[in-house]
Amino acid sequence: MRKPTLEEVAIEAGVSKMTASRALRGAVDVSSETRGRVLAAATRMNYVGNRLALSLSSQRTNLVAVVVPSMSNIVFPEVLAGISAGLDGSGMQAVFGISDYDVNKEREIIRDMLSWQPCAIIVTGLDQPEETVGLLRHADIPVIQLMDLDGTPIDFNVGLSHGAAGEDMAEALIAAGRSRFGYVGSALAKDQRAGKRKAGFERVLRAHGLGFTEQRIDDAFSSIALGKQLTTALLAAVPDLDCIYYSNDDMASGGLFACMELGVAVPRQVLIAGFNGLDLINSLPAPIATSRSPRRAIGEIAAQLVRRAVADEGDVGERTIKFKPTITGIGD
Amino acid sequence: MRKPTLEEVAIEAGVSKMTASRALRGAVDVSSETRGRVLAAATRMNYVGNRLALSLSSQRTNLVAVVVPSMSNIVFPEVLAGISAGLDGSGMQAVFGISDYDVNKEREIIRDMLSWQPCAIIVTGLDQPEETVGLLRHADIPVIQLMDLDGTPIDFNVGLSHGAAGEDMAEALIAAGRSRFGYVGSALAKDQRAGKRKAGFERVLRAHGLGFTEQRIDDAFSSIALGKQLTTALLAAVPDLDCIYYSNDDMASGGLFACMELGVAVPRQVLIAGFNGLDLINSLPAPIATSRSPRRAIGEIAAQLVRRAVADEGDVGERTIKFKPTITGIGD
DNA sequence: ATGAAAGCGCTAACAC
DNA sequence: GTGTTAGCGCTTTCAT
Repeated sequence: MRKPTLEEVAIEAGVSKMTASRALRGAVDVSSETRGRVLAAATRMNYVGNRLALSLSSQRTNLVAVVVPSMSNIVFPEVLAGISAGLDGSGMQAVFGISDYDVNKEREIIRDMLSWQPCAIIVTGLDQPEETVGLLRHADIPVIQLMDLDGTPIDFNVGLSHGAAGEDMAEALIAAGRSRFGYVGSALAKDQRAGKRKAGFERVLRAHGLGFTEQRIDDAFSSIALGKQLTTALLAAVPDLDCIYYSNDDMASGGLFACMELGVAVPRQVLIAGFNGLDLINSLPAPIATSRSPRRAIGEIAAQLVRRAVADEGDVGERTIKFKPTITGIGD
Repeated sequence: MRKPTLEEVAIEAGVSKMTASRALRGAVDVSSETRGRVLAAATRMNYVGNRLALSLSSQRTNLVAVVVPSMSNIVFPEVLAGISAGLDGSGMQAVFGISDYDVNKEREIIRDMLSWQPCAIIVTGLDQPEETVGLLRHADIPVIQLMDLDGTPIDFNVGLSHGAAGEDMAEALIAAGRSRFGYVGSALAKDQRAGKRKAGFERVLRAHGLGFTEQRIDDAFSSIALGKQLTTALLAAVPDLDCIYYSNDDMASGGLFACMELGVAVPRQVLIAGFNGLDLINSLPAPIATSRSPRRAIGEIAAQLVRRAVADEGDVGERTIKFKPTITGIGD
């Protein structure tokens, strides 16, 4: 038997389509006797409503489009989990797309998602090219830009300043007495936020008359293995560094393992600093410094903003939610 | 200005709705002059098609529903990335839901997703309760069950036998001369696959007249920190173990860090064995054994199955794709 | 408390 | 090559 429609359920229950619709949605003005008959018929027939028809007819959807650049490190999955949890109970449903850090792919994914008429869209970063911004603007729905604050938001913005995160880390490391800095990074051309952290870090170094003594940057995406490999190369070239800044904690963890293998004392001889505050680093055999970013909270707050904006009770509240990462792992 | 409809684009281009529709979809029998006018009008008006209407009218969607239990360790994000990549270029779009290892939540998510009329659905595991299986069956679309093979599939099945994975690991460890086994696990009540691995492992131990000397199991979800904590407790209770089996690599990595802190030599004194084959473990300061599971490939294969099943050229090919995990880290 | 009519924006099927 | 007609399955609005 084919999938039953509302009409067929209504006939089975001996009522009109409209009454069946009201009963299934739990409307108030349906006699409980009728409601019972409709619900029973629906259950018996394994009725599952058709949201395409529902949304087309009612001109509203419960879809929240979400576009993230990657699933290959734990950061974005945690953001997605936050969004998903924050949407729980709202009747809204997140739809995810992965752009692989590719602006063209991102634009096409956004275009595709917009055709589903989502009630809001969440994207990563605020450095989209003009054409993508145009798409987003014309969609005429709330746009939430996540993670980064360094730029001009379209609408709503939740995240932290990566430039400032880099600056703060540099200040803290200099204050801790470090002065011979190296840098290890990956995929900076694609990961704009990592680039902003590095730029912020370097601004502070310059202000103190310092700079990176040496750096190793690879085009591949960040990983523990890559961090280990580049660190080994870096220390072979410049053995007397006393601090290495990494594009993130994955790379930094690899750096720690490289140091252990080389017999370099961490943090006594070389201090290792990353970014993210992954759970991993709390269990590592030696302390590494990091800026703890509230990834899950960013997702949850984004979900709250969506709920508020979609409910639209006039006052939407703050349009920019700023987090300040806390630095840990430097002599604490 | 409101969002333009196909009809408005058609009027702007001076043609009928149908011609505009054909032009935008790149149909063959539209004069290139007409096509040009329609495309120009659509671009000028920032036209974005309405997929709700498209799918309702054409009775087909490009949606692939995917339900995973968690985003908190890297395993499922990698599967999702595989699915997303495998669907690339097919015009299909994955929609993800997270069940938090909760069967009731999983059922409601599936019900919700089915109302969007997806063309296929991918779920994790094959131990869904009867009611959920009923939902899936009645949906009358290809159902792909991922990760696990130990059970009766509804339709398509991609994964590996976790029972066999546990057995194989036990055989390998016994062959390597280990005999005093401990077990460290987490959330076994929820993570059924981890439970199946443990059961398989124990079957082999018993067959050799052995058993777990001691175990530590916590209700919390797996993490490196939890693995470290439970291992410390386990070794305090039974210091003379020569091998510890973990519910997965996260827990096992924590176990390694615990051993390093306690001055226990790995693998000489205690061999540590996990499951998954995470990239992480290749960079660790000591070797740990693991069963490498092809997470991304499982996602990609699932996407292939979906494409084939939806295209439906009569022969759909194999309905069960079995992977055999390879064991690494035992004296290699 | 229930029903009838109209229509959401698009495509399928059939004209011309 | 292009247009017309008739829905897809539901909700909205208005009537009773």
